[in-house]
Amino acid sequence: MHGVNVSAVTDSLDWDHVEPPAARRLVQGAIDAFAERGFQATTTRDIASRAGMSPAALYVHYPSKERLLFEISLYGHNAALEILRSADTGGAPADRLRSLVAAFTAWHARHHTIAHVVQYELNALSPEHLAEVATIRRAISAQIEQVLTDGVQDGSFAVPDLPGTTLAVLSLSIDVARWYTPHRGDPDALGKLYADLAHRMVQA
Amino acid sequence: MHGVNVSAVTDSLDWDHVEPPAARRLVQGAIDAFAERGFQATTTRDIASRAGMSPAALYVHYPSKERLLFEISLYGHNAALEILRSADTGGAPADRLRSLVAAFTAWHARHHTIAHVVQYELNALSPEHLAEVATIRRAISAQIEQVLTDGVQDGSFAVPDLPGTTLAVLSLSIDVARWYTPHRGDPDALGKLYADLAHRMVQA
DNA sequence: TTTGTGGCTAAGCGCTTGCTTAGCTTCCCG
DNA sequence: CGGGAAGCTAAGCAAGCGCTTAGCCACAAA
Repeated sequence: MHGVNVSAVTDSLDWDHVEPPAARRLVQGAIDAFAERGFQATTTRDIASRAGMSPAALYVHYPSKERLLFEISLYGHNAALEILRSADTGGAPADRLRSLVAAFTAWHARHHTIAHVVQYELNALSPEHLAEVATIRRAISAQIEQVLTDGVQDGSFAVPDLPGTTLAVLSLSIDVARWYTPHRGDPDALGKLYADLAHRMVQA
Repeated sequence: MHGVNVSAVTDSLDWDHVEPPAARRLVQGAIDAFAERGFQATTTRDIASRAGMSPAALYVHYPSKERLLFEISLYGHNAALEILRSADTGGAPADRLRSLVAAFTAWHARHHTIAHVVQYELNALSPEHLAEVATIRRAISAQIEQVLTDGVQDGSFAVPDLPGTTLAVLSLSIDVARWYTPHRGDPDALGKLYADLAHRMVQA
């Protein structure tokens, strides 16, 4: 709060690719507002005032409120997928699963404002935008499922219901975005706990 | 669908205590609408038309749209707590945990429309109504925590982080309300799977 | 028959919504 | 110095919002 260009709520996910700076301020204001009140309850006047400008200025940078949400949702989904992919460093399935779950969970805690928008504002997207985001979601799910499959194949995991268990593991991490607040503790510690729980769910 | 008084979406949770029938139709219409679009995106005209009446008629039975949500949320929370309590039949902690998780999970699947409203429309409640509902939520959480505590005490469970694990177990079931649709399979089968996963998360 | 009450509708009020228009300023490039 | 683009604001428009008002009708009690 010392004049640094960081909003009160938005976390440190970098939006450097958003230009010009005024557009970036809009994105950050929108994330805070969407996470706080939900898309439908957020007004364009609210977003604009968080970015320090008049309501009309929003439309210089984005053609609609929905488009602003889409931009946020798309980038957020890509960031989440990227986190998962870079956490999959190879090795034994057990180690890979722990690494994936730890990273995915910690991401949802650390970036819980964006994660909240990503996970809970899907049905405010237009059908076309939802479809685009859904392909990323399938890739996220596939990343987890692959590790479980590998673990079953080499005998280190026992998973009677593969799709159901995949969904459960994802579910555990995703739900963090619903309840997490900073006073709930360190994101990395939570990641380790959840990695442990997920591993125990599947180990042979 | 043979003229029986059941809406297209609302599940079989009985709202017999809501009188007169017109008020019950409003509640069922509101549940469907809130679950489908969210509280903020739902109009009183939409709710009223689902109940087959004019917008003004809603205010004969409820003083505001928020009050309608509160009535639904309160009853839904109580129903969820009741499910948990009646599933806690005693015996070994492992059996109790499995029974609780199976029942709680199956409830969220079977009644996923109401569950969605219960779990994801909390911040549309007034502060006073939210506080009232929060006490029920604490009771739900305490019910799970007690079983875990008992299991740790008799040595059948190994739980390094009790509050974190309690939250995780609850989280798993609650998140079902986010993604479940009837084509995802039988609620009871899902309950069994989740009981299994939860048990493996904590067993010594 | 009168009176009152519960349940409803047509109409509409005051306000807010997402978004548009018209026009202003600033700055870059020739 | 001239001109156009980029970025912004004040004002406002049409539509839709939650909710209210006034009054109608069916029916039960007196």
